[in-house]
Amino acid sequence: MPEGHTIHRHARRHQKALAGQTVAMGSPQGRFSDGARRLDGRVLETVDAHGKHLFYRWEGAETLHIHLGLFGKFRFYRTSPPPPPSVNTRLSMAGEDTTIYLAGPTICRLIDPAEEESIRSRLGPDPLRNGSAAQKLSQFHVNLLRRRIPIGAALLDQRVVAGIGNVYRAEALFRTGIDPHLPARELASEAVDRLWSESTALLRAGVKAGGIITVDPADVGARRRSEIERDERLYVYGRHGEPCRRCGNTIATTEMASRRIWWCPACQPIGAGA
DNA sequence: TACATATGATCAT
DNA sequence: TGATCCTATGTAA
Repeated sequence: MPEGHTIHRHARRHQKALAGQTVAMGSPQGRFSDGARRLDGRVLETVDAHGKHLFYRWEGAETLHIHLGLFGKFRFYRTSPPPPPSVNTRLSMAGEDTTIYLAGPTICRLIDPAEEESIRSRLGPDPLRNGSAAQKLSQFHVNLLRRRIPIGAALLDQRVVAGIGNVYRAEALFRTGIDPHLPARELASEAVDRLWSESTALLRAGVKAGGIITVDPADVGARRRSEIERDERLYVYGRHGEPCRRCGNTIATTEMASRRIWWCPACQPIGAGA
């Protein structure tokens, strides 16, 4: 389920499995036939993720741009793939020993290097991308200072920071003790620093684990990560009315940026983070 | 069988 | 702000 950690995972895996190879491309569903025909039999050079966007670069300076949206899914087969369901398989990619199917993406299209650059330029710093950590952090500061919207809304704006979604925004704010309603520009510099480093750590952990786990084991009575139960992985997301895992207070919820957000009114009191 | 919902984003108004 | 697109899943009926 796709926030930045999932996308970066796909990028790594696809790069490893297909880059440098001639790839057979198809569109069983028919909705990407033209693009698939164009790339069929070409060599895939690199797979790169930026926020929730994937860029597959092919010989001949063309890029396959994929965005999973809320519903998109990859299926990955090392050997003998089943026949692709033609109702929903937008794209099939087959290399030497790997076949990948894509269903339900928001975006699956061919773009040129200029378009790729223009998409990237609209994305904020991605904690999961290589590059100067200091530079990305200072960009995050600048982006927040420009917005009067609540920090809870700003974190979902991919121009502010790329890769965070509805789960991570709630969890990162909880872990930093910041009130989601606080206007972005009013965050103390030190709170912005903490928010960035928490987000980065959580996203990285998500890539590593292949899923979102934000609780410290001790807060759910576990000794190590592997002991954490499925329904105990998060502090606040989706926990309306349940007790806070840190203080026992009741988790609250509201709508913010057209999505539901949850927080602990005691751990993240009004104005906290200013 | 139907409906609500979901870890996303864009476009029109 | 609301409508729309995309698909799978769990729950209600």
